[in-house]
Amino acid sequence: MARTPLRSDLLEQITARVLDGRLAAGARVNEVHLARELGVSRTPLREALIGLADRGLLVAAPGRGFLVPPFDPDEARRLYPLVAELEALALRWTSPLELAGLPDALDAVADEMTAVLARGGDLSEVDDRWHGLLLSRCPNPHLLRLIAQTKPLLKRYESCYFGGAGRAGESIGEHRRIAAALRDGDLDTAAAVLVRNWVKALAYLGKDDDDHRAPE
Amino acid sequence: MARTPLRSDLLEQITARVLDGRLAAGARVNEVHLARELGVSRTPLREALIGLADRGLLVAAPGRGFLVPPFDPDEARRLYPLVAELEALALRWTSPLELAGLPDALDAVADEMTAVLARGGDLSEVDDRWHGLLLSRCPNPHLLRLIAQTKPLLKRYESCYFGGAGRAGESIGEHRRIAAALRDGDLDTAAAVLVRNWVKALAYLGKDDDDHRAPE
DNA sequence: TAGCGCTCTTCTGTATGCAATACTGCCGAC
DNA sequence: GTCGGCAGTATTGCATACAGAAGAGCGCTA
Repeated sequence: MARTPLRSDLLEQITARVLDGRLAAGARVNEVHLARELGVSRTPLREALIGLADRGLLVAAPGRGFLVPPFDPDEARRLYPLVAELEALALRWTSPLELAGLPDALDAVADEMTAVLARGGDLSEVDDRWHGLLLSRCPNPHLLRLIAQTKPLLKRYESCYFGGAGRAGESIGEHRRIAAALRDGDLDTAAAVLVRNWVKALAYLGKDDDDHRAPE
Repeated sequence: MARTPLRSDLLEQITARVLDGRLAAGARVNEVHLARELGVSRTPLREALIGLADRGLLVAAPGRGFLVPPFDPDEARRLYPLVAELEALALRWTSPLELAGLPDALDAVADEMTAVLARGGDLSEVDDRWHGLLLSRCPNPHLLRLIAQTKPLLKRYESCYFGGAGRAGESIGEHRRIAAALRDGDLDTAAAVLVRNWVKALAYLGKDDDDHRAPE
């Protein structure tokens, strides 16, 4: 037996397919085809699909299986503030002592972001690492779980955000300001900038609203 | 085919068993026995178990199946503020106009609570209805989903809370104050009392900490 | 020609089967 | 007496099989 259940791998793989559009928004998921394509049986595949439906990345339609929810600007408008508040909460619940040890590492990741941006790479992964590091000392595992489960939903809408290089540079600056605030022990400012970072990201989203409808 | 999948029913039934202790804290879940007991096959049962593991009400131990997480005072201390903040957030995101229509209905449910308390019944269900009603106008379905998924975790610790009749009466009073604040359009007070309501509930939890270790 | 119903196919939801791992109890060695 | 190894059982994780519902295509009727 594998020590990592198949359903976990599948969950990641299917998440990736939803995010990059290989599973198109609004489309139904064909379990037999997908299972064959992934080289597994329907059982662990369905287990993964159910997990994704619990997180909201898929919708379960009784008798009709699972389908990828269509893009909905309203949903994005609600997800960004939600993640913003959740992360701010996690930040406020982290001990200042723990936070004091983070800024250097955070800035190191921010340097990476600058480098990646310069060579036109994909910022998403580095950005994730930065936020993951920021919240890594939060003592509330349930809150972290909620954040981890919600972020993929947001990622569906994120692609076009990181497309705008101007906003990306601005965002990196905000990241550095958060680290600076933590250095000063100014948790309120850090949390405020964090929330603003997410909300601004949302503001940049509306412009090219149709880009992510045909990502492939 | 049933239009309501078996896994949904099973999820509720198993949740009930975890909450009332028929599935004891710390114990492993035997899929064959449980499936036989519930009169279903292992497939939909496992689907339900996976859903519960996603919500944190069970833990998946690779190769060893699922087990009911042991009670942990720290977990309770973190769950109550979490639900408090989530509900407060949902309240703040509900339009004041919508909220203005709620107080009468809320007080009606509070009356029920008083009645149930008087005859020594179970307040938990009525309390759920009250909170459900309070958040029913929140336009953020994802936030509501997170709340719905988190509350059962808290319910495991809640049994002894509602045991204290004194605190129960106090709690009902707080519920009425929230409704009153909504009537005045004072959202901040409503949210603040709501948070305090949850936090106080937690404070009353520590006393008889071992009651729920042997609920049967 | 448009709408309705029927049939056939496709697919989901559930049940069962199988292989490999994890646990239990016992025996032997130190 | 206790610890380590071993055999047998129990149990999980995955694969396959089956029944019934949803959907597609066609012909029939008006």
